[in-house]
Amino acid sequence: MRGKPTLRDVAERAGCSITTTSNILQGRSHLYKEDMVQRVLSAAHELGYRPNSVARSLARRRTATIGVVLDPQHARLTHNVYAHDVLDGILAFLEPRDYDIRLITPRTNDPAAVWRRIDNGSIDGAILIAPVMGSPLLEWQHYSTLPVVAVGSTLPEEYLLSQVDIDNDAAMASLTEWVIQQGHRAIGFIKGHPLHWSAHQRERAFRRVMAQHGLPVREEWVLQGNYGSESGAYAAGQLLCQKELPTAVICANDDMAVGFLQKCRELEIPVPDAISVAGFDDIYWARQLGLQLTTIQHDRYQVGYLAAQMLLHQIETGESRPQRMLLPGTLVVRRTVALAHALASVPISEATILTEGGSRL
Amino acid sequence: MRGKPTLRDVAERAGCSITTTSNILQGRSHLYKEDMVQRVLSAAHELGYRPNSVARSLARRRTATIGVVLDPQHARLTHNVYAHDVLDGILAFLEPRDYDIRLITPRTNDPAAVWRRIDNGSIDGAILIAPVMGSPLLEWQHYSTLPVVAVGSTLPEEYLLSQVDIDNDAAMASLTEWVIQQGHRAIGFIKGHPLHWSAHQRERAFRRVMAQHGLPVREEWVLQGNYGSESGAYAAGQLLCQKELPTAVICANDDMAVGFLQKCRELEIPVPDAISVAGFDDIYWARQLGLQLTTIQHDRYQVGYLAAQMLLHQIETGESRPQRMLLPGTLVVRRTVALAHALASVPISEATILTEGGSRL
DNA sequence: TTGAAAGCGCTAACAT
DNA sequence: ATGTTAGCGCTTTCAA
Repeated sequence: MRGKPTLRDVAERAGCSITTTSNILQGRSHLYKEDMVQRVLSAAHELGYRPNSVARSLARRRTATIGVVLDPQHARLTHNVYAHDVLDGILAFLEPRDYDIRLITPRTNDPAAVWRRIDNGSIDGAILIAPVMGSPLLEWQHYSTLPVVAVGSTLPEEYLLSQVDIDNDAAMASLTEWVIQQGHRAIGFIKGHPLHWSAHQRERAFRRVMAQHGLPVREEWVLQGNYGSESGAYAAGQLLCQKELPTAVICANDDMAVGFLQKCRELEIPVPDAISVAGFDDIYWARQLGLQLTTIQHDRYQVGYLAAQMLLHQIETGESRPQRMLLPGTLVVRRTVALAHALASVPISEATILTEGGSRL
Repeated sequence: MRGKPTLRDVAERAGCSITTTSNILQGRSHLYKEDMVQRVLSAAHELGYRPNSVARSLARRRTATIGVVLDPQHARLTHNVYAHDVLDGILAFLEPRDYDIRLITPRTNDPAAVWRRIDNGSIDGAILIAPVMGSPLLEWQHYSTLPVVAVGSTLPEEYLLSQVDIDNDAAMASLTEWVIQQGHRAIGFIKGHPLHWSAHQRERAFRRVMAQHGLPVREEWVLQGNYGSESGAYAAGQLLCQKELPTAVICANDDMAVGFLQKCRELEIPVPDAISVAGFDDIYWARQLGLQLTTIQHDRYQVGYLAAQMLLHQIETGESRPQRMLLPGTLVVRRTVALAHALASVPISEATILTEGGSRL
């Protein structure tokens, strides 16, 4: 016996067949006499035997591995705060169930190449992290029969993909409601990355609520961002030099809100005294830096956790109808949104509101 | 043929042997007649054949997968900024070489369980992300013969592990030199997490340079932190209520420096006018928030990239002597460290210094 | 209570 | 230029 010990080595040492060894090592020891069980167990222990998972996967036709696929668009994890939290949730669910994770980051748009990396027998299912519009990953059903769950992108039904995401629409609606309720009538908006579904959903909710309140959306106050904080700063630059200014600005995410605030500070425009600013996501660093940003908090960890759970359910039951699960966001009122002159008498929507400190409104 | 097409299905359709099919599909088509090659290629294409990587791994005895192992201590990726950058570098190197990544997060300290997850034939080698003191991973050589590279922890030689890390000692030394050169004599220090090697190395360098300049280190100004920003804020609270204060404080990382600055703002202690603060790491969010933190910048992406390269080299050549690679850090002078009363005439060390904007001093 | 045998899908000597 | 054959290490009927 050279190299790593195999099942056969253990069997030889225990003086029994490979089948017996395999069965006992898999926990089916009730089939065997105590003596046999002991011999096998100690032989395995003495040799330091560890089952080869590749061989096992081949024989069992399942790998106990799930793929986490990052869209080529944001394959760089670094600035993708979203992915970290989700990944943590996924890991938390999978680890105790003895599933492993394979990180897959296709850097090409060639479907053949993409799918030979993904659906090649090495995973039992996949979680797609925030696939963007036009992503080859959205054609999943066309190329693969593997179970799959998309997170971070609420996709149109026709993609037939299972999804877990936060309810961007409801959350942005409640944020907008709140801002309006603070008396703001002139409200600007910084849009997210145009290839992200969430960017459109958040913008749409903003516009809808504005319309519901009979408030006009002035297009010169709606600026394009890309979810990066630099783009928030840039948009602030564009906005704040206009002759007429809104009294409040909603940014489609916190990153951009941070950039916006930063620019305000540079320009010495006090927030919220001169202008109110709201974000969306409640990112760690904005909290950490004491920005006191009014925003929407949502549980990305939970998104990952539930996605993993949904995926494993599909894998284990063979259930394949696409499901969609939307988690609610929570408005967190801090200090970057102030009352405007007159308080409007708009009823607040049904969303939960949290003031910093935990008390419920 | 039911299920996914296999090599055998392709062979049948092309009317040739499995070997021929395998060879051609692996690119050894020069061995065959053009006609044969075409038949195989089109058969494969028509069937939508994709090689099963599990079977391939078993036969080849290599998996083209490397494990990225997160120490149980910081298995939560979320707040581990370090891991993201490194992971990006690893991905960048591996992806074009057709290696995949398996994320492994052992949540137990039981060696048997840990190693049956890691060294079970599913990876060709591993990268350990910042293993902490006492981590079971450090016993690597004792349990596994797989090639391995540790990053983010400069370990004592006796662990016999290949390593890529930044040169904590030199970088902290140059930062300390700089602070002293600004005229500071009374300097405090916020220590990093006691289980991290880097925390000790950074502290040691600080103390050494202080000693070299004949400056006393006052222990009531040396506070324990844990690399988290909250711990920086806490330490600031402890420090700033003392009767005598240092004129400058060096934090063992930026996260803590951010917390420290935050606390200073709360207490309305102006930085750097009342006290100077320096960090270490040059994290994205500190930059993004316009904190103007004087710090050490270093290239974590590059650490990951080089670690992957080193690992692949070991895998491919069988070279197994442990190597250590230390990357230099760069002092970035921003605005949180001001001149103290009298300028000392201390010569600056050989480290590179960068003033914001890119000009070299 | 135990074992023989037939794969899982692919690779790689070694023929021919 | 192409095919035969013997695995890789394990699981799993099925038989004894």
